[in-house]
Amino acid sequence: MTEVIEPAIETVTIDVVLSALADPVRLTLVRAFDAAGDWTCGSDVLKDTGVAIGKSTLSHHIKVLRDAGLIRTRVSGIRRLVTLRYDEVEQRFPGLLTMLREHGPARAAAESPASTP
Amino acid sequence: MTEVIEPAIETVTIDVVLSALADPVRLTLVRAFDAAGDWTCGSDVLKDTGVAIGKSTLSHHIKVLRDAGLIRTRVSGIRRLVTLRYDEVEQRFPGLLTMLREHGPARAAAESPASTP
DNA sequence: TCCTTAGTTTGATCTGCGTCGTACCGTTCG
DNA sequence: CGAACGGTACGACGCAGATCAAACTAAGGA
Repeated sequence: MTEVIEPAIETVTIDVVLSALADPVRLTLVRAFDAAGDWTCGSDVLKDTGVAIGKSTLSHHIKVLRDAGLIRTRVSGIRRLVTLRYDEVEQRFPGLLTMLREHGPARAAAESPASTP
Repeated sequence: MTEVIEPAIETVTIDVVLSALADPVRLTLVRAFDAAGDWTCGSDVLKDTGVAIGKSTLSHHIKVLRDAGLIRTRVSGIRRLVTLRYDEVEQRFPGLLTMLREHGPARAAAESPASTP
């Protein structure tokens, strides 16, 4: 058992997805899982982002994203691995995740940076 | 005078847009302005949607959408007309508004309805 | 078997924001 | 001019949700 439930992609509504993405921490999470590409441990993926939150808060956000149909969770021994449902989400909401990819973490400065220092 | 300020489309960030669209009333507003197509009076556009809010609340939502770069406001005599910045927004966030168009008002029921009673 | 580790659940707290009422501002018309 | 109308600005209120700490569950390893 211990299989983690998730909604079928056809039942996912745009309202729920937008609400899920409206939180800065969850937006960071989605980008991080996207960057990771493969199954990743949720508590590791925020390491480089500078976001520091309690583990129960992280668990809460993971659940919100999963219920919104954006990520998938798999049980692997003692830990849980997470991956972005990229293809499914893109199939249902074309351009959404691509958008997040291209418009990276909101930089306060300009739009056309010379490089990434 | 009385020209209404709005952000240049290049300065609009995805974070702000997502936050703006995360509210059900504002989502309804955007869909209604999209359906209207042309310059429309803000206080008229909700008439058919069943959404009933005070005029100060409407003014607040209009401002949030305008600050997010999604709509544009023009002064016309005694009233203010609003229009969706469709092309600009689609140019900057391809697929976003198309998404809202195709995934209409969240119906609680199934995905493939026989008709619209 | 017991301890450690990873994660969820629960309960409590607190801040953000959607809402409203009222006052205020600008435009039109009598 | 002054009244009526459309809309904004300003406080105030209340609720949803983000956060944390602590208790609980489950899997591995000594």
